[in-house]
Amino acid sequence: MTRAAVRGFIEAISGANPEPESELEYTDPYTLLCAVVMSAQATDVSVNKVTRKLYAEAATPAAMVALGVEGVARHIRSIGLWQAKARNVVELSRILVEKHNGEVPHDRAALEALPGVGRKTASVVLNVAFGESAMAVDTHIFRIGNRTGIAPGTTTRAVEDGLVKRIPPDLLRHSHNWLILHGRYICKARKPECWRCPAVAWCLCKEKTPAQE
DNA sequence: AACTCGGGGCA
DNA sequence: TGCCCAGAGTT
Repeated sequence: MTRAAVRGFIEAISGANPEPESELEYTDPYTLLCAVVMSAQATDVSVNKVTRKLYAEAATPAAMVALGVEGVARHIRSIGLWQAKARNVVELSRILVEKHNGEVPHDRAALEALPGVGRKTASVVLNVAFGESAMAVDTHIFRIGNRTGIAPGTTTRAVEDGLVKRIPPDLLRHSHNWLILHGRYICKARKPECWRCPAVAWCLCKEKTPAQE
């Protein structure tokens, strides 16, 4: 897909979300980092509820360490993998306090060294919180990249590189949220709703689903 | 590449 | 009920 077409696609899906709720409503780097760490293999809405409760209780790494694993676990039991996530959130907070002056490092290697933080989570923080040229590729974005033709690839890294290269720099920062929501509500893994997709004119997918029932 | 963790959402 | 999910870490 050409860069002009990619711009058309991204602009079409921007602000067209039926459900604005997202973990990315958090722009504070620390809260965003914790939210994404907790979001692994969980649904967004359930993680948002948990993040709000946790943020009200501990909005800084130092406060999170003081809250402790038990304290964090008490707030996040409604999501899967809560035991490991509670440990990770507290441990990464402790590292932020001890090694990074209580702040989220503006650095990929340092981020990925934190427990519970892999390439995807680090990319979200670098792109969304710090505005760097990066794209986080999760299952939704991987699917959209391939299905639409924006960034085809068999590996997440290939899709990631394609997206960073083709999405206009001025749209890159918000594209993560737009693509996730687009994948969640319209360009779904099963039964995508192409008939109400605002970007269907730019999509290269050959199998456009017609309106049902 | 193939596991494991894990409760909630949804068909 | 069964299957999937805004992944990361280990083997």
